[in-house]
Formats: sequence, structure tokens, C-alpha cells
Amino acid sequence: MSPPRSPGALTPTVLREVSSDLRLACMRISRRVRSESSDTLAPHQFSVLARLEKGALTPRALAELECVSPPSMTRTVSGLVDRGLVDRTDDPEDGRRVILSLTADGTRVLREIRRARDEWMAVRIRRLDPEDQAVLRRASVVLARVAAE
Amino acid sequence: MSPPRSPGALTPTVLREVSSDLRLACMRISRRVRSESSDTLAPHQFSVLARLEKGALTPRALAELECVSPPSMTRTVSGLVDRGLVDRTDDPEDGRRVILSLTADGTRVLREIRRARDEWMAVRIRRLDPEDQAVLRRASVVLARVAAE
DNA sequence: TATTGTTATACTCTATAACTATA
DNA sequence: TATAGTTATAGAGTATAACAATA
Repeated sequence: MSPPRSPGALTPTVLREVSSDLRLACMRISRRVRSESSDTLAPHQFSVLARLEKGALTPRALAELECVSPPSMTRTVSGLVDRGLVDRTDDPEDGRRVILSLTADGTRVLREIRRARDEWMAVRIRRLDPEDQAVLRRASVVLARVAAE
Repeated sequence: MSPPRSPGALTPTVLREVSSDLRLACMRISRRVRSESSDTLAPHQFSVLARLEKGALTPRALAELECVSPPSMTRTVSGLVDRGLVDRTDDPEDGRRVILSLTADGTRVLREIRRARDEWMAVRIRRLDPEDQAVLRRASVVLARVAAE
């Protein structure tokens, strides 16, 4: 029995080919963006800052979100506090807890890294001819959906 | 003066939006492929195996290609040799040199990792409607070109 | 004397286990 | 007694400096 496939959908062979090409392209672009847009933060530091951007969190919550042990998070956060990118304050309602939040500098660093990364991509899309640009414009919507699932 | 832009090309505003969405989608997909396709190798190990797949290399050449110090490469290679994925033999023409190559097991591991990663992507593309699949089919060609530039 | 590869040593990020302070 | 966070310690990965063997 062959798998169900709506009329007009990719054949199994083409599906395999497209999946492989697309997967490889995403991973290569991702690697090049990271290595060529001169990030000032290590990946785990960037990731923590991005979490805090959506709202203040405790070290424990951050550790769970980032799939890392509490002691590792203590260390990562300490580095960010030392650099003035994260603020650490005691929870007034529970003396055991600590509340972590982004500083203005943290917000600025995050924005600058994103700007540089987006620029890397924009430079390359600007070089394409209008037809290819249109293809990527439509693909960006579909890929964003795939990435978010 | 505004930048040169061929007729039909994306406006600066749309270009920024598409670049940002596409860049983020690529990075998210890349991260999820790495974390959800249960790789049996660390990224630096996979990378070394993929280099050796194209042909045997010396430790020094590998270190340069991977932008890593020779002692680090010694360590990485030792781990792969211990796992039976890489073969280390003396160069018969130059007693100082060592020649590293993939074993049959190394080839098999590499192929299995790629298969699992491609499958992650294929599962998600299969779920899309035919129109979105067609968009990604065309985009895969353009993105592969961008990634390879 | 220059080059290849490895060993010695140190720094970072990760982890688990033990400890302190608070609920 | 349970929980939040940190400190103690150890295991990978990275690096630079020093060393052995060969050209």
C-alpha cells in the first residue's frame, strides 16, 4: 500500500529530494549566519537573553527552558550579569527566589546581533533576480510555519 | 540616493521582512533538526566524518579545514578511532605523517544521521498542501544556491 | 632547521552531588 | 521536610607551549 497523497502533491522521490536539499540549505545558512555575522555572544548566552526578552524568569525556569542543569544556568547567568546584560534581583515575596531580567544593554546587544544576522541574509537576497526573490518571499511564510509547528 | 533595484524586485521594506523571516526559519529548523533527530555524534565529530567522506586527510589538514588547533583535532580523531569510525595509518612516504580515513562503520553512521535528519524534514513537508509543497520545491533550489555562494 | 603529530597544562562549559537559606 | 539557588568537583571540549620523530 502506498501512502495517501493528495492530487498535485510531490511524488515520494521528489519529496525526498526537496526535503534533503532544503534541510541542508537551512543548516548551511544557519551555520554561516552564526559564523559570519560576528556575534559578540556565545549561542547559550544569546539564547538566555532571548528568553528574558519575553519576560523576567527565575534561574530554575530558565534552566528548564534551555534544557540545562541549574548550576550551568547559574554560571551562564553570572557571566551575563558581570557583563551588565542581565539584572539579578531578590524576589520580595519569596526569599529563596531570584528574578532575572534584561538590562537596557542586554536589549541593545540582542537587537544588534539580530540586525547583523538579518543583514547577512538581506545582502544575499538582494542579489537574486526578481523571480527568485518572489519564490523566497512565498517560501518564507511556509518555512516559518514549518519551523514553528 | 536609493540603492539600485531592478523592476519587480522586492521593496526595501519587504526585503527586510523576508530576510528576517527566512533567516529565523532556517535557524529554527536547523536547531530542531539537530536536537530532534537524535544524533549519535557531537557536531564537531560529524563534521570531521563528513570531511573524511570526501577523501583521506592528515590531522593537520583536518584541523585547518575545521578551524581548530592540531591538539584539539588529535583529541577529536582519537575519539572517532576508538569508536571504530575512523582509521589511522602511517604515511609510507613520510614518516612524520598520519593518514586518516573513514571506516565502513563511519560511512554507515554518517548515512544514518543524514537519513534521520532528512526524514525530520520530509515528515513536515508531506503534511503541507500541494501548493505550499510546490513553493518549497522551487525555494529549495534558490536556497541551496544562497547557502553555497 | 623546519614540519608533523602528540603530550602537558590550563580555561570554559557541561554535569551530579553536597550545601545554605527560606517556606 | 521540600524547594531555590549556589558551591564543590569532575568530565568533555577548546587553546597554547613544549616535546619527539622525521625530512
